[in-house]
Amino acid sequence: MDAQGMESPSASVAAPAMEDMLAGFALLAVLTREDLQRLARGAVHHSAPCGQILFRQGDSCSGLRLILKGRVKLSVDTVRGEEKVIALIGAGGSLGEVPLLLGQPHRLTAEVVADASIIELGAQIILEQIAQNVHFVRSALRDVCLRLVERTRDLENCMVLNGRQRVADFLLSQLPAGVAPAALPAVTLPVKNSIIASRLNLTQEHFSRILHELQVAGLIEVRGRQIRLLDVARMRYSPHED
Amino acid sequence: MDAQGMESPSASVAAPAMEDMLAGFALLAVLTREDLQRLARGAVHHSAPCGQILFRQGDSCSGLRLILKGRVKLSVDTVRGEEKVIALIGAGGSLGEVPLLLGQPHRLTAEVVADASIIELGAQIILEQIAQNVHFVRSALRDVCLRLVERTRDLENCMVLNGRQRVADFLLSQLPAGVAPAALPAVTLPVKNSIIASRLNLTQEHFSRILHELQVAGLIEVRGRQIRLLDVARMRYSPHED
DNA sequence: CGCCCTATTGATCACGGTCAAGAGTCGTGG
DNA sequence: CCACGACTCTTGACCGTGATCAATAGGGCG
Repeated sequence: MDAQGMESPSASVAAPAMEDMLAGFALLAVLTREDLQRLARGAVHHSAPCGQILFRQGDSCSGLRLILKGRVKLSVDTVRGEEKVIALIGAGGSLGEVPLLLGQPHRLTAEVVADASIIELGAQIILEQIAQNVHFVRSALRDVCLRLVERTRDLENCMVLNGRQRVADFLLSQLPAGVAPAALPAVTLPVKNSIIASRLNLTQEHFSRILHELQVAGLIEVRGRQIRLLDVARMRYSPHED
Repeated sequence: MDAQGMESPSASVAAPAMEDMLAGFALLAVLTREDLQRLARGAVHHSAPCGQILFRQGDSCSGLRLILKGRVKLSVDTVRGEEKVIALIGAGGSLGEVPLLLGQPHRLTAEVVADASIIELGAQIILEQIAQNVHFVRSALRDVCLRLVERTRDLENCMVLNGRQRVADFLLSQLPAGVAPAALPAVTLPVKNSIIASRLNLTQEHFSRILHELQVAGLIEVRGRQIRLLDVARMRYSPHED
């Protein structure tokens, strides 16, 4: 679906376009036009096919990555060669802030799981902003706080919800923000089921069974990767009977 | 300020002492003497007995709390009136940064679980520092990043480790940083077992059984709340046989 | 000393993992 | 266009970790 012959891997786009793309990220929205120009000058925009590894845990952090399109999986490798998915980052998300800011190696592995379009900003230029630009530091602080809240929510979910509830929560979280409440909302699973299962701390098999259960219970309707939510209220309140 | 007698809940200490205590926290260590003085002027130092609730989830955030002594439990309330412990904060830790910085209500409930000594800094004064003091913002950024790393580690542990491994990991994490490797290290469980169990996402019963197992396996020796680690290497590598 | 709170121990059960086999699904090439 | 192979997804049978319920044993403290 992508692979439209676009610019070569690291071709720069027109500078103004790059600036606008950068400004679209909340993290950078506070920057002045000049700062954006400076960043744009050092930015590299490239497309990354599904399967590409952006970095592995242990790698040193080369800079900040902004996701324009596609999906990136953040995971840890377990003892037995398996991996657990910690987060899925989509368009609008970014990678590498924390290792960059702490000057530490990456703790997670990032792999593209849906053909992506990514902007890379070198570490140097970001660290300069940190050193010089209060607005940027405040923006980064806010960004990391939001991420911490998110991560804490994941931990809570993992601890207090059972599989069915985690799946229901995930499906609801995939709903676009403000949709018509009347129409039957539908979500599209962003990547293959085994990845979503791991992200929800489930096996592929169990995830499949839960989807089936929800279907039997009349809560969802599955058609391929498309899922229609038939009863959002019931799903939100109590996806299981007891 | 100070010397104003002994007020009950909020006896102030001598101002210089307060400044020094504040400077002891990494978050505030970057502040100038003047800024510290300003903070100290608005700071309230009080002792909180075991059982006291500092705030509940949903409460608006009144400011930053610094823990000098004791232990505070951060938890979420579940549907059935139970609670899950998300973190245990000890001396040197702080509470409330994130809700304060985001201007949101608390998402967690904080309860003192070991008689504590706490400094409270009003929201206003911290937000002023955020607005004015680059060093403070950078320091806060670093602080939140570290917390995010910590939280991510907890999530990983919860996902990839089984109960025995989580207990072993916890015991090892309680070891003081750089101790003599020769001497048999010992840790003291900071609070009652049911709280630690919840923090490790285990039931009290299961936690008790795991402790017993580790004892039988010759890995630890339990005497009341004191636990001696008899074989750190084996515990670190593989607390279970397989 | 007796009471209350905490920690243990036992028995049973369910959620979810593992292993194994079958059913789609899709891309590639003959 | 169909056939093949490689994945991904589903379904089934079984098992283990850890939760639940219940009863007992410690342990501090008024």
